[in-house]
Amino acid sequence: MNYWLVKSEPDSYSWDDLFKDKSTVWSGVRNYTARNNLKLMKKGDLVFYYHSNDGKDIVGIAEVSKEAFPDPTIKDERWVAVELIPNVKLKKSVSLEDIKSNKHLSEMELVKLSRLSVQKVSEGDFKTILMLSDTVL
DNA sequence: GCCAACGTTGGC
DNA sequence: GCCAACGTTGGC
Repeated sequence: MNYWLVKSEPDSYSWDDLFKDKSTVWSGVRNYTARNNLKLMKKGDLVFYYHSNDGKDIVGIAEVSKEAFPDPTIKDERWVAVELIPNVKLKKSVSLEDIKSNKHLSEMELVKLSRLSVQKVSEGDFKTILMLSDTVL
């Protein structure tokens, strides 16, 4: 089982939208590093859902329901998409500030590679954030 | 709204 | 293959 983090601007597609839709195709990624992460996602992997710009916090956990397939929004085989479904909304959202001020999380890509939109999360970091969110899976 | 960080593009 | 120019992301 691997853990990930995806970013979305809540103005364009928020956690609540995902929850309402029951599933969504995570398409439109046009960055090779992010694309490579998408390709590594396995069904059942858990994915932190981060709101960039507005909120700047992790609000929920999604789950990979379909592994990488050609991105339906572009006619170019280089790009892929996955399908995500909502798993659980965090009891308490975990803000970027919380993460930055937690010494255990200082190595997170969210802090170090702030522009990467699909990131890998280590198991330790996943558990730490889960704890900060008061959420039990 | 600004700007730093970074990725991509294209001329040479 | 280098690098300048440009575009985008996202925190502040």
